[in-house]
Amino acid sequence: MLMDEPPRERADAARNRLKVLAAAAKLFRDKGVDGVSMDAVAAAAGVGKGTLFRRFGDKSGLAVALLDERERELQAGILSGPPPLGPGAPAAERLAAFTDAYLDYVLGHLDLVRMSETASPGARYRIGAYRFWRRHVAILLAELRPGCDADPLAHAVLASLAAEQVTALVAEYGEERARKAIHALVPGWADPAGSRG
Amino acid sequence: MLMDEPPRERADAARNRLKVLAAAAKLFRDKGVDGVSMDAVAAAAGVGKGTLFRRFGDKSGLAVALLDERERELQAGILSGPPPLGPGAPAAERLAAFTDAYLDYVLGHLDLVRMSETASPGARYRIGAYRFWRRHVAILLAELRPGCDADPLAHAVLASLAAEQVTALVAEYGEERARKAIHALVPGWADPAGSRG
DNA sequence: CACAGAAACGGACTATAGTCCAGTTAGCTT
DNA sequence: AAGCTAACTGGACTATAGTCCGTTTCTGTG
Repeated sequence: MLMDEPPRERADAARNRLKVLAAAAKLFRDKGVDGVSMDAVAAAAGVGKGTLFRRFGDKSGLAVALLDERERELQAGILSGPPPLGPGAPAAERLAAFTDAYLDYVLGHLDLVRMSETASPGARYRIGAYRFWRRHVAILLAELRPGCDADPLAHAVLASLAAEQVTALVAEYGEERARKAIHALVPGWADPAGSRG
Repeated sequence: MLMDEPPRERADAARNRLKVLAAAAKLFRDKGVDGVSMDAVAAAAGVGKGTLFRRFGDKSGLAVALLDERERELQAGILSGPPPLGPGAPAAERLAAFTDAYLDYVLGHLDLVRMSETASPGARYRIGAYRFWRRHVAILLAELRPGCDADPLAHAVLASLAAEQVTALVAEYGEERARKAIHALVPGWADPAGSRG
């Protein structure tokens, strides 16, 4: 018997959800994430503002919904993909691979990720996916540096991967140097002498 | 001969600047930074909104003006105070001391610093003082890890000290563990085996 | 002191995120 | 199939950041 089964989404709600996501994706593509207001999204989707906000909570929720698929891909790669991103490789290599893959993800959707992280104060840390990244990094750190306080440390490590941070870094130094710097910091910190264990 | 001498501030402008700063400081103290609108500041100071924005640019500019004195103290300590914060100590110790002192500064004015950094996108990196902290850290990193790309690296290192980041860390783990985690990351990265030459 | 030009003033105005609630509709129940 | 209820809808409403520009005030000059 299925208890607590979440009530199925109503047909009109599903229809509107898809209309909103399609309209938002198109508008963001055409005018850039920063040039599109929530009113514009609602109008283009042909729904009211109330519907838009009821469904996605706020601007950051809309961004998260649009990023959902890409996030899942990355999560799947971490949980069950081939090493070194997936299980099987030494922790140091997995951390480096995660940093790489996460940077690919952020740089591939910079404006959208930034919106998802900055639309409201502290939004970044409340996104479900953030918990996932943090947990993954914490597990790797605990393995690399036994005895360290891995959870808050993972938080601090992830700071350099925040979209706002990456945006500034890339704008000033270009993608190449930005990637290298973050790489030197994150996996370099956890395993300063290279894989030796 | 003095060229380009900036025109002296007009008397009415100076008067209003002081009125605004006093009113803003009092309001922020009484109601918290997040509970005060720019309209409220203007009304309490007895000036128009136009005056407020002309003078301070935006909310983050107002925060910066209020933090100015504390920032200068920290900068003075770095440039000419006693070691290890000031010149004279080894780079590793100076970096640790800077991290400590900067955390004192941020934690002492958390809401105000956060507002100065997040009022507009990328505000943090445009603040004059940020350039100073980054340059200081870059110089120390270059000394500790010769050959590294110190400027972007300093950027990435400072990410863990962003007010938004510190706020989340402290809220979840408390000040003690948050401080230790950041300490483990920043100076620990630059000098993983302790000061050894 | 009177004047003129520059600088500052201030409040009405715009744009936008997010809330609210009266009306509508889907989908279960009988 | 009819009715009931909970969920959904949408647009008017609020709050707030930031802009604009006609008016006022300052300050240097004759």
